[in-house]
Amino acid sequence: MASKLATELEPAKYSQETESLVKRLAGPSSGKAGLAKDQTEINRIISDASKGSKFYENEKKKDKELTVRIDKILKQRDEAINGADIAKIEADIDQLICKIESQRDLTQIIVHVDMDAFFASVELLDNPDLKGKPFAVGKGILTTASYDARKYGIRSGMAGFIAKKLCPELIFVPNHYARYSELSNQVMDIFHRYDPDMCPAGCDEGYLNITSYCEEHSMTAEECVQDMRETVFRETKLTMLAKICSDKNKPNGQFQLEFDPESIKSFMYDLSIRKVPGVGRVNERLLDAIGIKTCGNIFTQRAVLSLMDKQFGLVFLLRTYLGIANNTVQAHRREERKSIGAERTFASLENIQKIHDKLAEVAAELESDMDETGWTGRTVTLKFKLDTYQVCTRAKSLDHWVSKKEELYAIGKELLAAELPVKIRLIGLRVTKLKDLRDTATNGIKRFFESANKDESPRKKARLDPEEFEDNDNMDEAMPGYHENDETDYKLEDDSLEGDEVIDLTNTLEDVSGGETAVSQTRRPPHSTSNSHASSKLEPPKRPRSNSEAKPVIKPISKTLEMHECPICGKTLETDNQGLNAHVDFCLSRGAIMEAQGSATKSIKDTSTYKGWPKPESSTKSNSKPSTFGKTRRPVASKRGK
DNA sequence: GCGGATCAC
DNA sequence: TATGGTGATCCGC
Repeated sequence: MASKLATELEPAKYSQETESLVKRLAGPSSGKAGLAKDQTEINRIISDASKGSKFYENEKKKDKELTVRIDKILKQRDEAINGADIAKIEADIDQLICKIESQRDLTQIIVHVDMDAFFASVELLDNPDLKGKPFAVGKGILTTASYDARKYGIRSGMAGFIAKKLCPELIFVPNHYARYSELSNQVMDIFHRYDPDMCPAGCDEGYLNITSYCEEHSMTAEECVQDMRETVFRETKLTMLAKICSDKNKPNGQFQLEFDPESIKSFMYDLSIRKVPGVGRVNERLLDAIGIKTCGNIFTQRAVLSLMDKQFGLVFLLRTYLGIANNTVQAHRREERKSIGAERTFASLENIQKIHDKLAEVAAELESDMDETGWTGRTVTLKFKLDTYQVCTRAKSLDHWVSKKEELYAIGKELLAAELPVKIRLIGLRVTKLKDLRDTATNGIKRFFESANKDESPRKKARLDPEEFEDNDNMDEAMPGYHENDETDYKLEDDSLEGDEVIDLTNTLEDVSGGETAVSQTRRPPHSTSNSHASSKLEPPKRPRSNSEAKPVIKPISKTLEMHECPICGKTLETDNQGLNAHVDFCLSRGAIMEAQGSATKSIKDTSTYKGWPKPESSTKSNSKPSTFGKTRRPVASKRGK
């Protein structure tokens, strides 16, 4: 279990590349599994291409810091274990597990749906010639890669020049955000039919509680999701993948997709801890250090986790082990927003005047966004990234509300002045301690306007704004970052289901949080600072919203079975990836022919003036919700001993 | 309240 | 030949 012991003494080897560094360089999506064979070569190419760069050096530095941090945690562990009554501890935890288990609620059917390689699919839709070819969307940093490109190890978030090395024939396709927004709106619109209070997660995925829909339409969860997928394909010609890992207990058992505690636990047992929302690259390594690679290992190592509850968050992990998550789904509410900001990366600058110019641009952009979305705030945070990739933030709280670019710029300049001289490659501004200028309850004037407008939705209002109309064809929500489907690679590798999907083990404990409290909250475990050592605590992701309960949205990894479900016809095939691809192509072409005329809008790509990433507002869609902006699954907390 | 970190998308 | 942008949360000060 001990991965590399921290002490990197090895003066001999100058820059020894640790396994973790190579993995880190491979990118955040570097899940696990897989293609050990090729992946090694791929990682080598990526590493070689990066070597020597400032980016590389920074990654190396972070990797070393993490190694040191892990070493401290291991020492803490050893001290804690020494003399501890492990048997007693485990017995206590087993009781805790029973308590948590007793709160499992299988009454809600919650699904996570996700468009398949969204950006790439849209490009393919608009340019069929790309079919079968390795292509990537985006320049500089790739927003997504086609399935054919993924075979070369190319992933979203990867630098274009690295991708080119992995696949010289790679075709680069520019982003067409307006198109993605358009289709995203269509898809979200469809999702809302199944759950009006669905929670969008980025532009191409969402969480839906389809319990009511199934009841009202006398449908099973499978039928409902199948119907949803067909509707999405019929109306957008895009494929959507969804899988239901949960189902409601039916009166008359005839469950194919078992939905009982045992089946769920069985599913979770071999699931990589990395698949758990909130467990990123860092926490994956920390957990690995104490012998936890899979959710099943959580149980195995429960005593250690208990002794180090502060660092890892025992309850959160036990819930994960049991496959118990939050069972509520709710759209984000406007008032939940905590911040709004803008930032830009550029070729490193040292010249203060030029830096100020960049700052002014960011300030103007932020003012524009704040104005369009109706926010103002009291704290301004300047962010800048040094030439070395080290990120720094400097904040200032004020006694009044700020939102004008002149002031944002002035504050940013002041904060930056204290840091000079600097050579930076990014600068940004963020405003927090927000006040909602559209809050009808606290703003009489606004209320008047809104009622006069007869439209409660801020979004529609925005739509009336000419300026907004222009650069906004976006979607409801903030466009997600890249990383459309980081896990798809693995899935493909595993021969598992393609796409992503799904999910959810819905269960939940209505409230471990509020209720019985026997379970020490997952949410915010008491933290005593005991050791000042590095620690990290895992906390429950807040994903689907609402509660703070953990919510394991797990994307199923294939069971190594060679069974594939066609995303189009839903048929299960026993074949390999190529066979599946061929079948999918067939289904797509047939569907395309059939649906062709209907809404053929092949639409011309809107090369127009799309400005950067989509902004949060907008609409065009009738029923969109108030905007949810980026969501977060956050569980981990970290603390690091410096 | 501030700054660093981690994570998701 | 040059590694993104937006938002959230947590921890230790």
